[in-house]
Amino acid sequence: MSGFGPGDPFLADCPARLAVELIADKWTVVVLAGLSRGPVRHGELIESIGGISRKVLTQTLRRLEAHGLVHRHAYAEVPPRVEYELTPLGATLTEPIRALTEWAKANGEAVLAALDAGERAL
Amino acid sequence: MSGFGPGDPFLADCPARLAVELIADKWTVVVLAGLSRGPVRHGELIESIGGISRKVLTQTLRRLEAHGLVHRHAYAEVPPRVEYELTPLGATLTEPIRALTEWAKANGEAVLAALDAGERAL
DNA sequence: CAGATTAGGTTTCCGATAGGAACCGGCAGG
DNA sequence: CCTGCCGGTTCCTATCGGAAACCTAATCTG
Repeated sequence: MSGFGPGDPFLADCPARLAVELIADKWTVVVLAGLSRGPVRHGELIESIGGISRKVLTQTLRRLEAHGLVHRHAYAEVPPRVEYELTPLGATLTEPIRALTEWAKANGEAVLAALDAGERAL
Repeated sequence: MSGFGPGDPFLADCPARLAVELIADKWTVVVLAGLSRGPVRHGELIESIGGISRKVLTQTLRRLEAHGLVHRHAYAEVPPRVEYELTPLGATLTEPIRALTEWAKANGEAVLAALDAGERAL
């Protein structure tokens, strides 16, 4: 029943907590998933993700860049072309994100079903 | 280099996306980690997590309850006693969260180092 | 018997953040 | 000349998170 090792790793003040808070927002995980297959352009991310605004995507990518997870390469062309790519550090996140993705694929329906059931009960 | 299977699971409109957005907020992952070892009281979570307000903890737990991941048991006592516990569905999340936790433990320092380096460069 | 204590929750207020939409820059093509 | 292109920024509003006070009701304390 104990999911984690002794001394529960991030129920305290530690780098792990900061790292979790870094990626635990509405879009970061999805953006990282979008980057996991190689360099992608800003517009491609907007399209493939669907629902994210340009502003928020830029913010998210800049934050990931500042934390060393993403590399930004802007070509000096017109119209502009900007490609984003996972750094080696960012690539290490692909595995945990895949675990999350697979959970979501397996249980997404069950979560929605529970939500519906709860709402009917009100 | 391709982290995910063909047809990138949640870069579209699907239950997986909803499931990810359900848990991808500032506190949900941490709260779930706090619940992963068995029934816990509201106050215990406040203490062990550290930094979360009562209001937000309540909101988070209620949302998880509505989605079928957490079960809430309120004892009719005074002073009140309320225990929260993962449902079987919620327990399936323990594994992906552990993967995330272990990534954070392993790479939290590196992320902070990159952040410092970036800020010095400005 | 009056008043403090307890634990979970709610309310109020304020600052931070997200989202939509419109706009910018600067060159290519109609 | 004017429009489209792409990434980014700005403006405004709606929502969210956080701090602190308040609520309930039985039990403890003086």
